[in-house]
Amino acid sequence: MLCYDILTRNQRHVLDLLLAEKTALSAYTILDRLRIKGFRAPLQVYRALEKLIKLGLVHRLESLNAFIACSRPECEEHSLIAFVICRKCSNIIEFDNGVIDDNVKKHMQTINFWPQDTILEIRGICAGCHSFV
Amino acid sequence: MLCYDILTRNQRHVLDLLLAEKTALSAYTILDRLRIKGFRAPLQVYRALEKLIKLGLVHRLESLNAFIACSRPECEEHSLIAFVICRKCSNIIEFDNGVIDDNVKKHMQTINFWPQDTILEIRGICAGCHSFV
DNA sequence: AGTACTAATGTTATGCTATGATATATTAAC
DNA sequence: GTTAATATATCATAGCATAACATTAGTACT
Repeated sequence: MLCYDILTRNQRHVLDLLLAEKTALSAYTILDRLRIKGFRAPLQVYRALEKLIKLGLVHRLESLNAFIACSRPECEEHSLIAFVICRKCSNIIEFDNGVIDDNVKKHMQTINFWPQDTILEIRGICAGCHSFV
Repeated sequence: MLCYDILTRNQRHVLDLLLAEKTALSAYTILDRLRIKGFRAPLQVYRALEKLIKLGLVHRLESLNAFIACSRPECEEHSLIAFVICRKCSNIIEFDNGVIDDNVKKHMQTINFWPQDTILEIRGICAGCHSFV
């Protein structure tokens, strides 16, 4: 990981937890899990998350109010950060698709909009869960 | 509007308000504006919103925790419901893009995922605000 | 009309999510 | 070592959302 050694104690605790879990956690769940490390208030979590998100090591899932470690922290830049979220098993998969990204960028040009952040979250049923129907 | 006459009193109050405002409102803002109509509790708003969203007359903006009237309620089905949100003027524009939708669907097929809801919200600076820089 | 069913409403209470404000401590730069 | 910037700790508060339960209103059928 590129900037792991730059992280502070709290930031590293939060990132380590999110890397250990494979799924997304809410800020308050993170708080509870890190009480053993001395965390006592939501702000400790939110401030660490803020930095980790800025570094691209963690993403926020807007539709879940939850946070997940980036699955490709080695990448300097994603073309587009996007997620599929299974409603049954709650599994979350991050994906990166240059074609979709190009489509979006092109559309933004046609409507004359300067995009800064793009949120793409797709909720549905994953392959594993679908085969159980 | 297709199903306007089916709506109940509370649902109609909420929809009318959202149609009058051009922007997105939080549930609690809606509650405050509708106190004059007799609204007293958040649940009255949330329940009306739930129905309106199910009917496709209102959309939820996940990145804002806010709600906005659909700008194309006459459409039975959108190919993809997507928004651009200006960080400066807070203006919100709904858009519909078949190419993006097709490529998302295509990607979902390749990863074997059954999509139900797709959230696409793009935050940045709109043309009007950008020209002031 | 009366019964049964379904959907919507009203209300209280509660829980989850997020940030403001202030003071202290730590780190980096000069 | 002083300064400046960043991170931390803590308390308080604001904002968002739903559980649970009681009541009312509308619909369908006999």
